[in-house]
Amino acid sequence: MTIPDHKLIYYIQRWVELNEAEESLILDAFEPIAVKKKKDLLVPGGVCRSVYFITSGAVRSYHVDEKGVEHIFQINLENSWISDLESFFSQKPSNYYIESIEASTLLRISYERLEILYAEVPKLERYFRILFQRAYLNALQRLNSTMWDTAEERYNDMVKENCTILQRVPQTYIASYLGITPESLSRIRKKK
Amino acid sequence: MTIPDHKLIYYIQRWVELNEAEESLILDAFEPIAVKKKKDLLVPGGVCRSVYFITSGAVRSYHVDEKGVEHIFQINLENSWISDLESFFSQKPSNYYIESIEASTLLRISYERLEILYAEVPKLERYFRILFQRAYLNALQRLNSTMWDTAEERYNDMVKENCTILQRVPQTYIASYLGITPESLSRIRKKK
DNA sequence: CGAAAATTTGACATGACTCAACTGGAGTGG
DNA sequence: CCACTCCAGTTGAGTCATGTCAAATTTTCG
Repeated sequence: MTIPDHKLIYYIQRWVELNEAEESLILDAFEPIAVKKKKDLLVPGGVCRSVYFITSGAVRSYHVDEKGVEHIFQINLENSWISDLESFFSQKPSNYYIESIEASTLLRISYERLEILYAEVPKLERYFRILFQRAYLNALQRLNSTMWDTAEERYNDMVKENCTILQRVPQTYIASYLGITPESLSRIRKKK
Repeated sequence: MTIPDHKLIYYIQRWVELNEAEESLILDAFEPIAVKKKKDLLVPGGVCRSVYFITSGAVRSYHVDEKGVEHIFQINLENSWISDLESFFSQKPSNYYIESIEASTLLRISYERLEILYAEVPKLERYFRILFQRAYLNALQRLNSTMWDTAEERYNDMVKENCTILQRVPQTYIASYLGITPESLSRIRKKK
């Protein structure tokens, strides 16, 4: 097996095997873009036109409630996907922001192009089936721990996972992602 | 378009079109079973061998924590799917119970049989891709409201959805599903 | 009918929130 | 290179939603 020349292909190959023709069909369908720090890829009211694969950097999605408080939904680092799937698949206006936390490079694909790509490379249905399956399980995990664990336990779990997120994003973001206030997170950290 | 002779087919057709050959391949792959009320389809330590489509009845999945408290993960009524996907796809032991709440009829398919079926009817990859996509979005919704809404708001939302779940399952289950104690739910209900 | 289970009610405890003040480091401009 | 501002993070005091535990009541169903 040759080393795939592209991270995206590499990550897809984790779940489905691709021949060279399929690889290039996929690569052709994605458009590389680069964004600076703190740039919006999506703002509320806009339709989410793309799904993004993050090749480097960090991106968050969040929404702002009536009181003006940010609620962070996802914080994603390189080699993961980000989008507002609800808006993307319905092609209706989103309620979310998607914003780069760091300067980032991304691969994007539009709704129409993705449907064509599914037809060209049916294996991708399998890939995304598996991807969503895993994302779903992950969301259920997070739901479970939000419901039943204390804020402290959730933070400690995050520390244990040892994800570089903690070093790379402001504490306020982590707090929001965990569903607590920055003050609470600060107190939790002090305990240790 | 003829009326599909089977609920499962009908629900799959909502998302992908099937010809008659595909319909029968699918129907052949599933095994119908019937269970009485309060029967376990899965217990902790066991491997989840099947994915179930509920044709009638109601089923829940839950786990029991160290203190012996039940945490209900899902409550599903007819025309939906239930399983412990984590155990199912890894074929490793589960931590969950899956239990009928009412006498129910189900269609089940094993891991091995499902993989064969995917090969026989590739469109099913698309169907399950869409299904998981929706399940994922749904889980994120639930996560969001668990994090940011009060127990009262969450209960009211559930009432608004007007799902028959509320009439059909004990209040304790609803409370656990919402992530609160039965006492709290009782107090919330009194307010109205 | 009667036992067991589910629900309600009461009294009290607590984790996390709110709001406000304080601290310290990073960046800016004079 | 210092003073100034700004912002993230910390700390403190008081509040509130929800939890805990125990008892009372109602419902369910054999």
